[in-house]
Amino acid sequence: MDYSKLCETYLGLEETTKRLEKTEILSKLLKNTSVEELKEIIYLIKGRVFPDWDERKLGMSSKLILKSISNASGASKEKIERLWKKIGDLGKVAEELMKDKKQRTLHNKKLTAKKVFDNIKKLPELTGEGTVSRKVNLIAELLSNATPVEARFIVRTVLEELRVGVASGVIRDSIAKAFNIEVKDVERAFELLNDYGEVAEKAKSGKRSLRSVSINVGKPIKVMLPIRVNLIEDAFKALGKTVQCEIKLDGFRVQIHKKGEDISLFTRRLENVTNQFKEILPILKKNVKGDSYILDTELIGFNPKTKKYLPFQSISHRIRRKYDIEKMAKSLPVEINIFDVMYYNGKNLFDKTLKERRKILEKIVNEERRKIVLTEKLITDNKKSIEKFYKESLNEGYEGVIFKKIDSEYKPGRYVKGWIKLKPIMETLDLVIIGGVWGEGKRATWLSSFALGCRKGNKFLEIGKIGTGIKEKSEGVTFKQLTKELKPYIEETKGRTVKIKPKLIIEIAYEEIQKSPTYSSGYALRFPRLLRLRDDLSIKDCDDIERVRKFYLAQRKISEEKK
DNA sequence: TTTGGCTGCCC
DNA sequence: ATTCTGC
DNA sequence: GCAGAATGGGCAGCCAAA
Repeated sequence: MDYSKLCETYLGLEETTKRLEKTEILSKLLKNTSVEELKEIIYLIKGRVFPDWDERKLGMSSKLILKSISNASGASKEKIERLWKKIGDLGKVAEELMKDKKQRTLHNKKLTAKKVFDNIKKLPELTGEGTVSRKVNLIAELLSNATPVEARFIVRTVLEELRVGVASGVIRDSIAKAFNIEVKDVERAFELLNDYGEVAEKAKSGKRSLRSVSINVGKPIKVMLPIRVNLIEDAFKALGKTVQCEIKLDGFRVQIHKKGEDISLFTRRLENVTNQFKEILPILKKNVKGDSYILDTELIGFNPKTKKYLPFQSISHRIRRKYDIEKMAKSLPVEINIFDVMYYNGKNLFDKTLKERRKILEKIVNEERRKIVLTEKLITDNKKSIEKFYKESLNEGYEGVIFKKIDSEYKPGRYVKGWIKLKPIMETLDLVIIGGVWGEGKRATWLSSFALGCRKGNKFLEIGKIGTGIKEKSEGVTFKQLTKELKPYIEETKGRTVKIKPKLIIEIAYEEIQKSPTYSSGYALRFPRLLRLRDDLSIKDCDDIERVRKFYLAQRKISEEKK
C-alpha cells in the first residue's frame, strides 16, 4: 500500500470528531487491505509499529525528531523550536518545513507503508556509540522522501502520537464493521490476544476463527481498573448491596503468569519485569497451587528490619533496574498482595464473579506474612461497616480502598463501575504561577502547563508544575483565560518554556507532598491539579514553604523512612 | 571519567 | 496518575 | 459512561557532551 493512501485515511479521520464516521472511514480501509498487510496497517493506524504487548522501544522522541526534521529540511534547531511553540505539533512543523523544501526538489521515490513501517521498526535495534545520529538519519531519510503530509504522519508515528482520534475503541468497531462481525466478539478476542493486528487477521478469516481464540499464558493481558470517586456516598450509589472492600496499597500492579515451571511477571503497561523481581518466583512455586494461572497482584515494598510497608517512592527504585537487582531485592524486599485470579488450570475466569474468583484464590494460596498474602478485605452489606473499613484503612496509613461489586466479572483493560477507588482528599495549597509551557495538539495556542511557586520571605521557590483541572471550553478556569492574563507578565522565553512574573494565585489539589530532587523548594506535589483561581488573594497570601513542610510532616506515612 | 540530556514507564 | 470533552 | 487526548513527579538506563 502506498503510504499516501494511508495518509489520506489519517486526514479523513482527523477531520471528524464523530466516532461513527471514523469507524466508517477505517472499516473501508481495512476492507481494502490485503491479508499480508493487515497487521502492519492496524499498528500504523494506532500510531505504532508494534502491538501493545511488544517490548521494543523506539528510543526516539521529540528532541531527536527535532534533529531529523532539521537534517531533512535544512531548517535550524531554533527555527524548528519557534515553529513548534507556535503550531504545537512537531508533525505539522515537519509538514510546513518540507513544503518549503519540496518547492526546490521535486523528484523523490513514492513511499510505501511498508517502507515507513520497516524504517521505524529498525530504531529499537540500534545500540551503542553513534546510535543517536543513526536513528536521526533513519527518520530524516524517510522525511526526505516524503510529501509534506506524509512527513506530518511519519513524525507523529515515531512520536506514537497520531492524534487522529483513533485508539482501541474505534479500531475494535472498525474491525467489526469491516468483516461483518459483532463488536462483542472482536472485543473478547482482543481481551485474550491483546493485539488488534492478530484480531483483524482472525476476523478477516471469519467469525469461527475469531471465536476459537484462547488466552495465551505467558503473554500479558490488560488488567481491570477502578473508577475513582471522591465521596463515600458516590461509592454507595454505584455499588450493589453486597460489597467487597479491599485496602489499596501503594506499590506496583503486577500480573503473574504461570505455565508449567515457567513464571512471568508483567506490569500494568505489559512490560516484562520477571528479572526485576526474580526473588519472588520460588515463593510463588511453593505457596500457590496449580499448573497454570494468571494472578492480579500489587507488589508492595517493606523495610526488611521493621517489616513495615514503604511508600511508593522506595520501591520505584526496583521496577526498571537492570543492575544490582539481587542487592536491591535484599534491601528493598516486596510482599505479593494477591487480589484476583483471571485464569486457572486451563480455564479462563473472566466470566466468573468476584466471589467465585476470590474463593479459588483462597483455595490455592498459602499465605505467609511479608511474602505472599491475599489482599485484606471485608465483605459486607452494611454501610456503617464499609465506612468503618475506609476509616481504619486510612488510619493504618494505606493509600485508600477499592470497593468491588461482589458479583462483578473481570473486564480486562477497562475502567468499570464494578470497581471503585476511594482515596482521601488532602488540604489544598494556594500557589503562585511563576512559569509556563506552550501546549501541544488541541492546546497548541495556549499556555497549557504552569510552573508553581511557594513563598519564602519575599521570594518564590519552585514546587512543581500543573497542567490538569483547567478547562478547554465551557465555564470555569480556561487555558484561554490563563494565557491571556499571564501573557503580559512573561519575562523570558526559552523554546516552549516561559518565565512569568509572580502575580496569579491558584488553588491546587494533590495526593501527596514528596521530597523533590528537582525543584528548588525541595518539595513537589504528587498528581497536582487546579481547583480554582484565587484572584481574591495577592502574592503575599501565597502559601509558604513552612506550610508545605508542615503538611509534608503531617501526611499519611506508612513507614518512617530512614534516608 | 563525570555530568547531564533524553526517553520510557511506574504511579 | 487526574481531568476535560465529544459522542 | 466510554473513549480519546491533554497534562503531573520521579526513577533507571543509555548515550553524548563536558
